[in-house]
This record gives sequence, C-alpha cells and structure tokens, in this order.
Amino acid sequence: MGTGTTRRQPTLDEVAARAGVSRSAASRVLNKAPHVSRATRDAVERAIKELGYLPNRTARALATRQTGIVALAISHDDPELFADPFFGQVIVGVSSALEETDLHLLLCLASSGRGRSRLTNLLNTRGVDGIMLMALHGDDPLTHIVRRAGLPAVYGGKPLHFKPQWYVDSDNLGGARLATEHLLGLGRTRIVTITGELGTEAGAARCRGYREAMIMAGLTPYGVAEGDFTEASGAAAMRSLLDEHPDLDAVFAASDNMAAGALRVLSEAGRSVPADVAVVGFDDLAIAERTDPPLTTVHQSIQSLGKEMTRVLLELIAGRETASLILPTRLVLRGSA
Amino acid sequence: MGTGTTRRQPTLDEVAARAGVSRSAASRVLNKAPHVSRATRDAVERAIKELGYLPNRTARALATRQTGIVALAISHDDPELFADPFFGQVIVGVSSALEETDLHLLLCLASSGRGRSRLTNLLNTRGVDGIMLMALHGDDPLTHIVRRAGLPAVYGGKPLHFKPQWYVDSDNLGGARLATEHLLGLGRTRIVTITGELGTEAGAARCRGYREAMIMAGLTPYGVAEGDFTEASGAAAMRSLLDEHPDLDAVFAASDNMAAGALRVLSEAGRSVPADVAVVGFDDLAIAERTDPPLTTVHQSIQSLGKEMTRVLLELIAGRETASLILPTRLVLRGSA
DNA sequence: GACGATCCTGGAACCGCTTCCAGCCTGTCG
DNA sequence: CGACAGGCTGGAAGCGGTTCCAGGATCGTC
Repeated sequence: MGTGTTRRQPTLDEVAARAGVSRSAASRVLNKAPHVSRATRDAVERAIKELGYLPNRTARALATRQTGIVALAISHDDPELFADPFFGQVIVGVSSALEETDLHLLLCLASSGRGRSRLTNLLNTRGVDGIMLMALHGDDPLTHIVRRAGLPAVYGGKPLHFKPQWYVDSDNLGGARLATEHLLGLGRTRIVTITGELGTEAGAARCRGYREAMIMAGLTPYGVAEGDFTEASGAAAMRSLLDEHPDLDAVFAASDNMAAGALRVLSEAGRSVPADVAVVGFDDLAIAERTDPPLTTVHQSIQSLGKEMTRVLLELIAGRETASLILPTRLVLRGSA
Repeated sequence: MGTGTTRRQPTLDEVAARAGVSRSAASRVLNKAPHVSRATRDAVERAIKELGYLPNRTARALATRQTGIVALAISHDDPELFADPFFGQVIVGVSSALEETDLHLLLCLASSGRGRSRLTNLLNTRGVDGIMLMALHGDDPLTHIVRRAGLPAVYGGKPLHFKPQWYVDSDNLGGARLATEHLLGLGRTRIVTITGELGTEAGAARCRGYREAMIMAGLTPYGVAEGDFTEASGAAAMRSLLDEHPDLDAVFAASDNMAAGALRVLSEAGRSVPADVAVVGFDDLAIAERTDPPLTTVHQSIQSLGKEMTRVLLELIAGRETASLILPTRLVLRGSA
C-alpha cells in the first residue's frame, strides 16, 4: 500500500470495449455460458489476457448472491482452547478440501458475546455462503441463529440435545467400545473409565461405548469418574478411582491427555503399566507416542473430520443431495495395553 | 438451509419507504453521517428496528470498495505444520484484536501451488482489505505478489533477505542473548547452542544472540549444531555436540522442542540436568512445563504477536501512521538452568 | 423584510458484474 | 420461396448499497 501504483484493475466494460463486443457477451465468455460464437470468445479471451483482467469478486458476489466464502465457527467459552492442535488439524482438513474450489475460509472464534454477535451479523448479512460449526456446548444459541439464517450449515461433532440435519462426527461410541473390548480381550475385567465432560456428546458417547462393551461381556461397569478431557482432570479422576477400586486392572480414558494424567498417577502409586494396570486412551494425539509407556489409544482423524465437513457443506451449497457422516476410528496398539 | 423460510432480508429501499424518506436519507442515518434531522433519524431507526433490517455486506463492499475482511496467510510447504499450536496462538491474538472491529478473518493456508494461486487471485480481485503474512521462507514469491497488489500488508516475523516496511516480530536476538547470559551468570563457560534452521530469520537471529553474548563475555562460541526446531532434530544435534565437546556444561536450544530432545539425550548419556549440564530453551510452549526437569526458557507471547500484527494492519487500512514492532521476550526460570 | 449562510433533503449516478429479453441473423424444411 | 427454429447478440434492468449535487426550507442578521 502507501506508495504502490495500485493501477485500477480493468473492468469488464473495458474488456468488452477492447474486444469490440458487449459487456454481456464478455460476461458470457467469462462464465463459460452457452450461446457464444467462437470469434467472440477468442476476442474476449485475448482482451482479458492483454488487459490482465480479473473479475471483481465483490461485484460478482452482489450479482450472484454468492460470496465465495464459507465460515468455520468455533464456539467455546475459552478462546485459549483454540490453541489446541485439534483445531489446527481441522483447519488443515478444511483447507485441503477447499483447495480445489474457488471458496475461501473465514474463521470465527465466537467465544465472547461480542464474537457471537459478530458471527450472527455475518450470517444475517449473508456475508458467507455456508457455515461449519464446532465445539458447541449444549444448547448454544448459535444453533438457532444459524437455523433462522437459513444458511447451509454443517456441524462438526454432534451437539448434545439437538440433532442437526447435517453433521460429521467421529465414531466415539464405536471407538470406546473398541478400546474396552481390547482390554477385555486382554483378560482384564476390573476395567474403570475416566470420562470426558458428560455434558458433551463426545464425552457421553465414549462413556456409553465403555458401558455397552462391559455389559455385552456380561460385566457391569466397574468404576466411572468424570474428567474434562485435560491431563489434570485425568490425574484427579485416576486418584479417586484408585481410592474406590484399589484392585482395578485396566483404565479406559476418554482422551489421551487424561490418559497421560492417569499414567502419571499410576506410576506414583507404584502400579506398573501394563503389567498391573492396562491403559487405553482416545484421540491419538502426538502426546500418545511420548508417554511412558507409549499409549495404546483410539485413533480418530481430525483432518478427515474437517475435510468431510467441508465436502458435505459444498454439496449443500451446490444444492445437491448429501448426508451426515460418522467417521471410523481404530485402535492403535502401543505399550500401555 | 433447505426447508428454511429464508424470508428475504429487507433492503434499504424498503426501510426508506417505511420511514417515508429517501434511500439516501436512510443511508445517512445508517452511517451516522451529519446533516440528518432528528425526525428523520428517528423514523429511519424505527423502520430499521421494525423490519429487522441489516445492511447487505456485499452491496456495501461494492460501493465502498472495502470488503471488511482481512486475510491471514500462512505460507509453508508443509500444511501439517499448521497443526502446530503456534498458529493457533497467533489466531487467538488476531481474533481478539479483530473483535473490536467490524472486520472478519480469512485464513489462507498457502502451502501448495494451488493455494498460492488462490491467494494471489484473492488479492488481485481485491477480495480483502489487507493481509498478514507468516512463515515465509526466504524469497517467497508471495512477497512480490503482495507488493504488486498494493494492499496493506504486515509480516509476522521478519522474512530473511527482505525487509518489509511493516512487520511485527519477537525479539529473537535479545531473547537468545538473555538465555546465554543467564547461563554465563551461572558460571558456565562451555556453552553450546542448538540452532533452528539458519535459513529462517528466527533461527539465524537466535544463533546470533548466542554468539554475541559469548563474545561480549570474552568467550568464543563453544559449539554450534543446526537443527530444524523439532524435537528429533534437537536430539540429533545434542548427540553430535556431546560427541564433539564431551565436556560441555550448558546448552542453549533455539526452541523448546529441541530442548526437550536434548534433555532426553542428556539423560540417556547419564548427564544430570542442571547439575552437569544446564539447559535453556526458547518459546515457552506448554511442553516446557512438562519436561524433566521443567525447562528454563525464553518466553515470547505469540498471542501478542498476532494482536500487534493486527493492530498495525488496522492502522494501515485506516490510512494512519504506524510502525513496525519488536516484541520483548523474557526469561522464565524453571528447573533446567 | 431582504439576504445569505446553514441545514436537510431526494434524485441520480455509480460501484462492477449477471441475466433476462427482444431482435437479428442464419440455416433448414416443407 | 416463405415460415420457423435455432444460435448470437447487445440493451437494459437488476443486485443493494454510497455519495455527489442541486435545490428547498429554515434560521439569524442587518
């Protein structure tokens, strides 16, 4: 800026004039519309090249009522949470899916009230063609706003208490079942679980998966303590579980971070892993490779989540049929179980 | 979408009609322009409220030639790198600064050629009002494109080989000097450094800081090994340094991740930290609190970096005077030195 | 009471593109 | 040879705002 010669971009009118055709003809060439003769096309294309013409995004958006922008909204009370690599992964996935289109990504951290109202305004002023929502807790007012705005919307991770028409989620239930079944397969029976926040769908589903697996094996859930997905909460939960059930022989933690906390507490308590207590986590974050012993865990691909959300959103925007998706999870065997 | 009643948003014309004034009058009220009577203002404001009117973003953008969007472009060959919490922090900072404005954030991962050309197109079609650039390596063609587009631009972290007019950076040089001086103050003299990629400004500056501090203390740099900021590279560098200089008594690693790698290798080699070897890192990431022993490191606030970049960009967009910035770093003492 | 100066006002142009539509030209068929 | 069905074309009306400008109303002043 500042000193730049910022020569005004040529307009479509100038292109048309140079090519000796009307503006509408030029526009047709630009949009590869039918009913344009070879001669016209060539002339316009040459003029475009010579002038270095590029269509003005905003003008086109106004005429077509399509902004060429999709939003990714992350709604959470704590903006710091966004620093979690989780969202970075989502964004990488979203970007890769967007790469093949002409759409761009608008990122909204709707944590504060101000952030929410900015997002609301963006939706209501039709500032984006569609929106992806993540990390909604419970009955986030955002869901209403989105619905009222009547905009294509895809949810990442089912919100609790509300089944959106379109969402993409990891198979939390299946993953938790997988983990628990693996522990059962190892001959463990006194298996406890450290859950994530039960106020989130992921937290609840992973807990349900554990319960179902136990029951299917003819056992009853042996011990349940609620955490909030963080390492500290995992440690605390582990302590209370050891207290209540000193003879436990396996732990399924609903996140790697909590599993890491649990490992720490177990080692302090003199239990050896996996000999005395087998531990399985969930997420397969980088930390899972660095714990001692390395953590057996349930892998979910966050990038795929972002990619698939985007794919569904694109279909929606294009007005095509599409459907929600549950992404598979799989067990990654390392040393802890 | 789909079933939504998506009732068309009212337009300014409808507001004007309802208020019984002209569209221009209504527009004036909307923009708090002078020369509008009390009566007109009231009537228009009432009509706006009754109709639930919201100005159309795109139309306004076309008329004012201001999109209300700023871009954050992250240019790096490896899109995975974006999953690093670093960028999450930047984004949190940027968002917080944007929160008080009417601007929104467009995120561009310009890693692939396709990503770059999309970004180029975005700039040339005036799809954004300004841009912040990060993680440019060497002579990224992006810098030319940005300059030619004549758009307000701010760089995060000085690129090497090119001094942008506006940038915000952490005080890498000062921080590295601080770290080295701390080690010197501890009485260590056989201090080695594990550098980041010397092809980046941060890597080079941190190495220079180490050198300068050593020289100012009347010493010569004792040992230098280049890493690439990752833990694995830190471990490798540490091994080769131990090999060359078995009697080293301190290490300054240019990143916490590399310091973590170094700590691992030192412990394998039977050196105790900080007794035998003192270690200082750089960045003050979460990992610094979890190493054994906890890592003494140079703190830089990435959020501030994002926030300040945004502040400078906003000034630029507003056409006000502004200046580049170097953000201070400080030493955080923990167990390793 | 006449006269600017000042404040408001609505009309109209404009931002740059898409798209509908009427009209032209051509070619084909009966 | 006349009628008709196309394919192409440019004019014009949009998309929904902002902003310039000329003119009318209002005011205070001499």
